[in-house]
Amino acid sequence: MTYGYEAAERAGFGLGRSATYKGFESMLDDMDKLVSLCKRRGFIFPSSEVYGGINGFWDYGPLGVELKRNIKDAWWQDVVHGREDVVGLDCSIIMNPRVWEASGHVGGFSDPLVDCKATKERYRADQLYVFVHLFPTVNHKGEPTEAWLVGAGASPEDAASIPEKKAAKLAKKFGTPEQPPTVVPFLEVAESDREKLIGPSTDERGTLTPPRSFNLMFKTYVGALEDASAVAYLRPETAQGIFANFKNVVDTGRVRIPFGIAQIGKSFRNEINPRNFTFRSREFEQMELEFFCRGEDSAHWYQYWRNERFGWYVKHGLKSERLRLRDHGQEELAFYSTATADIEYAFPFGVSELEGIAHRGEYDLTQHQKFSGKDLSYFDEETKTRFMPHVIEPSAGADRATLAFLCEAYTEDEVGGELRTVLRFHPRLAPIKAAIFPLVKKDGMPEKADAIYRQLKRHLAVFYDEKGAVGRRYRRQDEAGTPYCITVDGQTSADDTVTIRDRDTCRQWRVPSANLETLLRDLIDGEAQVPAG
RNA sequence: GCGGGUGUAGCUCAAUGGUAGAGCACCAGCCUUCCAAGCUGGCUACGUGGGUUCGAUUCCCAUCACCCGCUCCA
Repeated sequence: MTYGYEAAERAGFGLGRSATYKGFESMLDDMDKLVSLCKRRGFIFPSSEVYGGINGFWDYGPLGVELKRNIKDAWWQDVVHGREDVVGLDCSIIMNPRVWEASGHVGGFSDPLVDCKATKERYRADQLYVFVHLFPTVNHKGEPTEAWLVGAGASPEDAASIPEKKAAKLAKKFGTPEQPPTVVPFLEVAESDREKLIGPSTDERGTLTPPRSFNLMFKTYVGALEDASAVAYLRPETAQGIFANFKNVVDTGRVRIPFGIAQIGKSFRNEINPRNFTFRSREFEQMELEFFCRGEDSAHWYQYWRNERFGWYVKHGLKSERLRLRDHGQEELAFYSTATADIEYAFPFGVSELEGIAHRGEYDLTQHQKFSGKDLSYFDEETKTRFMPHVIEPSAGADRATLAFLCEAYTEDEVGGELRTVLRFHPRLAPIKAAIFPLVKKDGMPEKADAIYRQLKRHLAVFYDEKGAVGRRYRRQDEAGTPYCITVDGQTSADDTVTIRDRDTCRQWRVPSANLETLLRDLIDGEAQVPAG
């Protein structure tokens, strides 16, 4: 099932009215303009660009770092500080390698793996054998009918039983082969013949993937000796650090189920194929929540977080039809999950995932209990019962969210016959909240503007500019996404009022300079509105 | 990973086998009383490494990076 914004609003996804940003339809149809703007204005640069860059890594410039930080802060405020049932955590990036054995991330690390697309079964490629049967019945080319049946096992003998059963069935239709089947190790099958293969768990052809090494973790060595015992990994997700600390957090006694543990931090995946600007990077930042609850309540909490998280993006400006909430089909689910929903955004390069909300059941804690030998079950003091909590995991990408908010904000319009590029960020996310200008560089205006700037700077991200014509300064702030511009003019010396200009409408009105901080806060929080007319 | 394309100033582009030019942007100054005005001056580039050549930004090879399509995303 897929929801757009209108449907979400009808369903009443708890979208706070005053805080909801009335956004605009993005005008971005390809990424080039955005990449160019990001470079020009200092949002995002290629990493180590002076050396030619490095594939899959990006740097955030002065404006970009503010934008991304605001997004992370908004997430932390709404998921941790603003709630009574979630606590934060900050784990190390490198952990005991056993963590990744328990989580399944190092399973088959050194062996290529083969997946069955139809049944989601996974095999070690070196333990698959192909039994090629030639039946007497000929096809239209006069060739014998073939069946390339795959069995799994440590040796051809171990692997034979399933293919034998299938071959016996086929023999009823096509006749009994005169020759015994030819047996070929899977890894020796030519690529062009793979389409013929019938996997051990299916009767369809071509469902087996090529052998793949899932070596997506960055490997390193702890200590000076680079031997096998010193191998460690950069975490490929922040989630496992939360599970590994579950007992610690519970034992501090400050939490009671249902509760969540949240973490924001860098993760690393050695992606085969980084693509689409910052969307798929090898180093990225995650905003993850693991929410622990009783199994019988887990369906409720899954629905709750699924809706809550969708509403979060809407609240911060992704209100267009480009935002989607999509439930995974049964065949699409990861092996550990009983339900998953993706929050997706229609980027210019395609509809892609911003966040996944997964019902992980008791898989993770059970795994870590098994591998660590420590009891990770939860004892409920009220009911005097002990049980393994179930986990709902909303897992968001900070860089992906940043990119989506950038895409959504990008707008071109016409002001006074001139083309204008403007980033219409939600004021809460805008890197700079307000810019302060003297109308002209004389008559004491710079001094007054500078005094206002210094006052506001103590609590808000503000910017001072006195260069060139004021119109140019407005446009420059439009491109940076600054929602408000404050201008000291000739009237200021008479009555101590200044003008404040709204980015989206270019509308201006006069306000007393003494109230600016309160006014800006109210405007950002949606407590005050830009006057009509 | 496969196929195709691109790589010249901060950005968008141009020209050229004899070391490059524009517009915008940026910086300084003058001017300027509300939406990229004007004047003067200034800074800044041939992705990297080889090869061919008297000489390469230009031709060839490799490499790196980015874009598009497929693939992949445990």
